[in-house]
Amino acid sequence: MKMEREEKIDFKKILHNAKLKNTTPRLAVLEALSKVKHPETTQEIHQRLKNIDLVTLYRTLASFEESGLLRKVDLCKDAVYYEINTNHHHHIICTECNNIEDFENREVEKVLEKIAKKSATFANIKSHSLELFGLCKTCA
Amino acid sequence: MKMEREEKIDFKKILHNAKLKNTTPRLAVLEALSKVKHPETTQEIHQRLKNIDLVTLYRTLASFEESGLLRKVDLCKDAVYYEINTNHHHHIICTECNNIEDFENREVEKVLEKIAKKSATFANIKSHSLELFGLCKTCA
DNA sequence: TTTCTACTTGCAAATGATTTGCATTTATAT
DNA sequence: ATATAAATGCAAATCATTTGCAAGTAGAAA
Repeated sequence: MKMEREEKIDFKKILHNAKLKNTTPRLAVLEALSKVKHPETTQEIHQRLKNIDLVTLYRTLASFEESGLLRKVDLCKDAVYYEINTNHHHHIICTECNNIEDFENREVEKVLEKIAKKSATFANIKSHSLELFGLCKTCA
Repeated sequence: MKMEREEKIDFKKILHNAKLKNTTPRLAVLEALSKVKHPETTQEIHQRLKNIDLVTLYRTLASFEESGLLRKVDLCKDAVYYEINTNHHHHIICTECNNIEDFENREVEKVLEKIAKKSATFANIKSHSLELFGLCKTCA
């Protein structure tokens, strides 16, 4: 039996810790993205939170990214995706329906570290992006 | 002693094989991107090939991508990068100076294949994007 | 609790990249 | 040589994102 404890997240404290003022739009965005977990575009978020001014949303997402609450995800879609910046993971994306599956894999990370060390021209590798593309079982 | 045979590439034939008409702008773009090898943005290419109308360049790059001559590269830069679509490889990008190093790695590819097989919701994985970000030795 | 200040919001307008429409030109198959 | 479908190049439209600024608000300090 899995414990459901979603409602316990103290979003106000999260904002406070990030040194961000606790405002209505910020709370709404943070809460919304905490629920969906999957990466979403600015436009998608705006659809769901229509009462937030689009300009404010852009600024909110930018400040959230800067303070590490969100991370940008690059899904080769000519659109910027954001997702809650929790545990490090990657995605498999259906190119037909945009269905997204997350994955974590210790082995990949190890190999990437090795590659980083081998590089002739790079001193330190700080991050990486890794996304797989294909057709989900429904679309295939 | 390494054989230099760059000038032997028959760009006209490449265009012909791709069922694309052999025009001045197309030849120029194909030749330019074959020389640089590194991913470049539309704007960068336009800088170097100023006589080509920007609209034509957009259309050229789009048709080249569609026919597989170029591939899009996602470098988390709010700009679309294109590179010649030859051997499969990935990049290490300096977040300071945009210096780019290519790498190929059999081991990563194997691990990614394994991950693809394990997926519960995906039937076939067709491609992936993998880019490393860090500081090159000059910038570090 | 009130006040002060810096930060945030929301609108209008600017910007910048990319796309579309269309008349003209051009490559290639016949 | 010619016909035709495709490509070009300009102007203008579109779309996402950013900027400027006046008004509102959160949170710290009094």
